[in-house]
Amino acid sequence: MMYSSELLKGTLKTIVLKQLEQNNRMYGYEITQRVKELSANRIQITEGALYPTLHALEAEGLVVTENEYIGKRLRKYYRLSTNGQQKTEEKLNELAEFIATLRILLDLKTQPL
Amino acid sequence: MMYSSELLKGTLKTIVLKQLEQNNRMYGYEITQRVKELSANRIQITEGALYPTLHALEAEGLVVTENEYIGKRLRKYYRLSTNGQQKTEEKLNELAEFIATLRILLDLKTQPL
DNA sequence: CTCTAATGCATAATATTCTTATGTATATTT
DNA sequence: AAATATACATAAGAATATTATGCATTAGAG
Repeated sequence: MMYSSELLKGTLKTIVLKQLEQNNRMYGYEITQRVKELSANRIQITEGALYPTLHALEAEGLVVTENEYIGKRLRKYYRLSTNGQQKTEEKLNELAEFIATLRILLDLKTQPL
Repeated sequence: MMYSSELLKGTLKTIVLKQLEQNNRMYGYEITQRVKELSANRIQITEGALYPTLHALEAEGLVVTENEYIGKRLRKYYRLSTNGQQKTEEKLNELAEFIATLRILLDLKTQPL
């Protein structure tokens, strides 16, 4: 499949990047809760999917981290790097195009906002 | 992730089912060409993805096959079974809902038809 | 007329990415 | 006091795609 190949397999990375774009900095658990809420409980990001994804984003240089202790409990905050901001736009555009293509292929009706 | 889990990973099965719904019967190579055409060359289904998918659909009882020779060359036609027709509707609805959720999560603009 | 590209099927090795399970620990609510 | 929620992390396994390979026929270009 085209579309840079990872599109079909995972929208997770794009979802995470978008959340970071909208919220400046977030920690992992917060992302899972936010996405769950915004999706009306329809998307529950599992920890086994989220943390490896965040680590990958960090390894790619798309996010930077800051550790903070809340009491004795660690929180690891993630924030978009400059590269990450650019990449986020690219991935959003790519996904939007893919969805538009899917709509044609699957003959889906346009959703009213 | 929710949404019956395979949604995020693969829209391929749904795309194939939809094509079969619209065209009564099709053979593998035909599906790849149709999808390529409908997607303006943006989705090129690879053979390594398509054939295992078709075989899986057959094993699940969602499609039935007919072999035909065109000259000396075999064509294997696929057609939706009754179960397949029902499943196609289910998967289309599921994907449409998922896309709607994605639009909210990613703050995508509605596309004009 | 010959060679290349297109048609048509198929499978195996590999990569990616998800789920599920497991582990550890602190904080809050019942 | 016990259960639930918060918060991180990794490993085993499943699912599904890419890439590579294989075989054979047909159409088209040079």
